[in-house]
Amino acid sequence: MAKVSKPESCLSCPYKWKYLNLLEDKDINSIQRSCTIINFKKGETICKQGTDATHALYLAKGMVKLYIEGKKNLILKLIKSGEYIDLQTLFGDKTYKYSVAAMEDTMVCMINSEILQDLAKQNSDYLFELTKTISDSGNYVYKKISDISRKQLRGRLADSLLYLRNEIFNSDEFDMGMTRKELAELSSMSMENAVRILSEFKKDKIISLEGKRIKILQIDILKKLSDIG
Amino acid sequence: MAKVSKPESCLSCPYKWKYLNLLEDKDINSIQRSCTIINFKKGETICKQGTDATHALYLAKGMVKLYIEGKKNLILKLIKSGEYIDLQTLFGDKTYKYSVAAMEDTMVCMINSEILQDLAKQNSDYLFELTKTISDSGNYVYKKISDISRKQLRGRLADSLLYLRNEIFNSDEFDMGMTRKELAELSSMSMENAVRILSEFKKDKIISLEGKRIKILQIDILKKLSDIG
DNA sequence: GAATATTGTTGTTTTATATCAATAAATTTT
DNA sequence: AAAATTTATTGATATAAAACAACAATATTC
Repeated sequence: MAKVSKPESCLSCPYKWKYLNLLEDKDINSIQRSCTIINFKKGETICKQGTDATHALYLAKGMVKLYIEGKKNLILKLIKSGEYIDLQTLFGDKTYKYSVAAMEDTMVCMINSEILQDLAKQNSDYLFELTKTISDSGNYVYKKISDISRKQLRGRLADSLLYLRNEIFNSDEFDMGMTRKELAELSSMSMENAVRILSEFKKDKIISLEGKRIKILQIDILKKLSDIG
Repeated sequence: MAKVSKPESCLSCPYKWKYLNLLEDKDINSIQRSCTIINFKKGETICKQGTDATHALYLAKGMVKLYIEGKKNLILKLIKSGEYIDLQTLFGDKTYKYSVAAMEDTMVCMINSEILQDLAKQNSDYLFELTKTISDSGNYVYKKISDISRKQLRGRLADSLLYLRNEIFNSDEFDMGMTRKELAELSSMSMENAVRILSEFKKDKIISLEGKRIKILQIDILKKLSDIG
């Protein structure tokens, strides 16, 4: 199970949020006292759809997937270290609309929601940055819903590959770090079709593919596929 | 075209936002000075996907649809009077991810974005409520993306009817105030299928239907259809 | 109020995509 | 390292939903 500990110093933490310094030192210390560090192993659930949020979850190290559960899962996005995992559940209606699970070994800081919100209310520069974060996250979902509801298989898989390249790995070549099933869940399609289209892209020399290792050979074609949908 | 005027008194406005009073009177006056009232006729575009947001749009009177444009439109939600139309574009990356158009004659208050944000920064109770609004709007989209990507036609149309009943008209009987095409766009399906399923629901006595007038006869069945997807 | 345009309706056909099935490959567990 | 489980692959089949078509009913414009 997940291993629990307390932070030594949030002020000098190498993983701290880029806007944490908008708070005064005493407030950062107050966050530190409230903070619990939890280490999750790959595959472990960090938060569960339907439960209530009591803590802000800050992803210090690792990578997680945020997904909606149902008969089939829908992965909405991956989250990399240095970002808050949720926020909008804290400020909104408190019940998680999704689950979050670790894609690799992951270190999460849990900060009591009330303490964070009190501090935010007292420091509007900090709150302002939190609000910007929440807003951008909402804007991302608008794009996602538009892509998913309108594009067909090839366009959606191209979207996923471009997403991995541009937002997650920042490189033409990467280990996608997820199973075909998860890639399918990210692209809202069946696993069989994800496999099929992946092979098709490989055959057409748009990507090279070996196991989970992907190299994007013709990004312009992927972009075109994404555009025509 | 849309008719433009200035507000007489935001402080005593019967349509004002329920949290406006969190601001001090001088700040409300400052909003008033920056505010322009615009009256849109049914069908007119209030904001256009792809353009940049320069003003907060507050919907004082009327009803609008917020939709993503593409080969086919996707209506994400309807917005009733007493709510901000966007916000998250203002606090996020500024470019509208969607368009908004009037479903009926509508009165919108445009407030300069910088003025609103400056006031918000100086009054964190107000900013806090704005943040809550943005968060809930994001949470709504999570539900929408989940419904749209997983349910099939009947479930999605049931969702739309329940949405109109529960969130918009608060009554079992209502004039849906939109064309079949728009109902289809709200449900992410073709117009033909929206018509077909509507007739099916009518035949099965789940709803009564005459033109745009709908009466929900068996809400439990709609809920069930929504649940099983 | 006639003419035109838009919206609604129903049946048929086509297409995209999921599901099923059978087998192969890769992991994980023993 | 063998056994068991999960993941990946490919082909065949079934199904949901879109597109097409032809016509009816409303709106809108002249």
